Amino acid sequence: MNNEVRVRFAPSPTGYLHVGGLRTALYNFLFAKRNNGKFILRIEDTDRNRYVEGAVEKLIDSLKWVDLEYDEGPNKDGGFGPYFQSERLDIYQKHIDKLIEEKKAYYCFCTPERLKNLREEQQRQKLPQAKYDKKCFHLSEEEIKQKLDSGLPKVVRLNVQPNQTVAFDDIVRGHVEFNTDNIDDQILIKSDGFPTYHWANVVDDHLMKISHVIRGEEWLSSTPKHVILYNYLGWELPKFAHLPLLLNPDKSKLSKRQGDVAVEDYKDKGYLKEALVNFVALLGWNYGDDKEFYLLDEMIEKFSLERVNKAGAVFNVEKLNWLNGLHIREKSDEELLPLFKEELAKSEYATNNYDDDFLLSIISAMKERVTFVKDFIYNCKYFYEAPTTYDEKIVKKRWKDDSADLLKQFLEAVKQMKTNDKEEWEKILHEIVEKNEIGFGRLIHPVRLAVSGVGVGPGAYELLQIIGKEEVIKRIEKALAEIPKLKEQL
RNA sequence: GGCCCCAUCGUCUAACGGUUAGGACCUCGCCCUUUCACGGCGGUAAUAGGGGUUCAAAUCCCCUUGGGGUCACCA
Repeated sequence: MNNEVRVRFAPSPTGYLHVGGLRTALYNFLFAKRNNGKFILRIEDTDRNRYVEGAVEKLIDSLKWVDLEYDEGPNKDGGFGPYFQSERLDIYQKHIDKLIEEKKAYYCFCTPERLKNLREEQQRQKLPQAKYDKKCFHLSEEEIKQKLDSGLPKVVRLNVQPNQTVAFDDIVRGHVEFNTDNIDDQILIKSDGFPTYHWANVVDDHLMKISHVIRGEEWLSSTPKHVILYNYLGWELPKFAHLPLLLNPDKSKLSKRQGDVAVEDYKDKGYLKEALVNFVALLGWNYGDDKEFYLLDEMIEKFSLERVNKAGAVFNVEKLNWLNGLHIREKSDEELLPLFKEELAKSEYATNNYDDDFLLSIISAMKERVTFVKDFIYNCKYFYEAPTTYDEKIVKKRWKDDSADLLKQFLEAVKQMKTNDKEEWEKILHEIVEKNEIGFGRLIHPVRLAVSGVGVGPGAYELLQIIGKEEVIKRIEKALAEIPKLKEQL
C-alpha cells in the first residue's frame, strides 16, 4: 500500500463547468499539487438521458482556461483508464456480481409503478421516510432465476442492514454518523445496465486508487451508502472532505436562476482567469493571514483541507470585480496587451489596425482605473474616435466665458509643436496658464472636454499625447464650433 | 416531514478558553490630485437566542431558533 495522494474531479457532463465545480476542481488540484500527488479528471457520464453534445469538450476547455491541467483523464491515460464511466460498464458488472452472490446486493424487478405507489402509500401513512420495502430481496432463488430468464427489466439494489451505525471521519466536518434505518436500498445498477453514481463512484475511486474524495457537501448524506459499499467490498475507505456549498445572495444553493454559474459566462464577461480562481479559492478557504491576492502557485504552497470552512459562502460578484481590477493592475502592460487585443477583436473597432505602441500607451494610461480589460475600450472611446457629443454636465460645470479664448490660444500653440512628447504638451499648457494668470484647471478642463467629450480620464498630458497633435487640432476646432452653441442651449 | 450539515459586521473571513472581536469587499468621510480612478487615512457595521462548564466562553456542552443539503432507475 502506498500513500500517494490521488484525487479526482468527477463532473457529469451537463454542458458547462459550474463555478461550484470550478471551486471543487480547484481544491482538488491544489491539494494534489501541494502533496505532490495526481489530479485526475473522470467523466461521470452514466446518465444517458442527460447526454449533452460537446459538454465534455467544453468542460475540458474551461479547466484548461483556468490552468487546472489534469495529470490523468480523457486523452491522458495514467494506467487507470478509461476515464469515462460509460466505457467502464464491464468493470461495474464484474464487481456487482460478487456483491449479489454474497447477498449484499440483490436484483429488484419492481416496476416504476409499484415503486411510485409504494412511495405514495408511505407518504399517506406519514411515515418518516419513504424507503424501498425490500420486496425483491425476499424472492426465492427460483423466483429470481425465473424472472431473470424471462428477461424482465431489473435493477440491482444495495442490501442495507437495519439499525446499524455507519460512521466516517470527514476532514472538514469531523466525525459523522448515520443510522442505516434512514438509508434506502440504493439502486446500484439501473435497468439500462448503467451504474448509478453511487456504484460507479465507489468502484472507480477504489480502482483508480483515489486517496482523498474531495467533493461538494451535497454528497455528504449519500456518503454512508458509499461507506457501506466499501465495507461490503472489503476495500479501504478513502479520506473524505465535503466542501461547503457556494450560495446565491439569498443563501440558497448557487443556481443559474439567480445569475451566472458557468465558468465560460465569467470568461465572456471579461473576467481574468486569475481573478476568478483567486476569488473562488477564497470562498471557503483561507490561510489564516490577511492575504487576499493569490496566484495559483502561491495557493498551492499554502493550501490545506484543514483550513477549509464548514459554512456555505455567498458568491459575491462585487468582491470578484475588485479582485479583477487588482489582477489587471498586477499584470505588466505587455501581459495585458494580448488580452486587450482579444477584446478589441470583439469590439466595433475590430477592423482597425492599431499598432502595439498605441495600445500599450492606452493600457499604461488606463490601467489604474479599470475593472475589466474591455474597459480599455469602453471607458475611453475617445482614444479611438473623436467625440460626437459633449457631456452636458461637464459643459455646464467647466465651460467658462474665457474657455473659448483659452482653447484658441492652446490651438495655436499646438500647431507650433515640434514633437508629440509628454513634456512638450506639459510645456505649452503651462505657458498658457502663466500668460493668462489662471489656475491650471481653468485650461485643462475645457481642453479635456474638447478632446474627449467627457470629464473623466487619465492625466491631461497623457491624454493629449495618446490622441496626438493632428487629431487634437481637429477636435479642438470642432469643439470650438460646437460647445459654445451647446452651452447657450443649457 | 425524516436524516444530516451549518451559524462572527450586508458579503468573504481572522481569532483554534484570556484581543478595545482583526482584515477585505461594499458604503460613507478626509487626504493625494487638473478630472475620474489608483493609493493612503479614518468612520458605520458582527459573535442568532437561552441555559450550562470554567477564575475566564465567539471559542467547549445542551436546548431553541434560523439557514442549507439530502431523501430518484440525476449526478
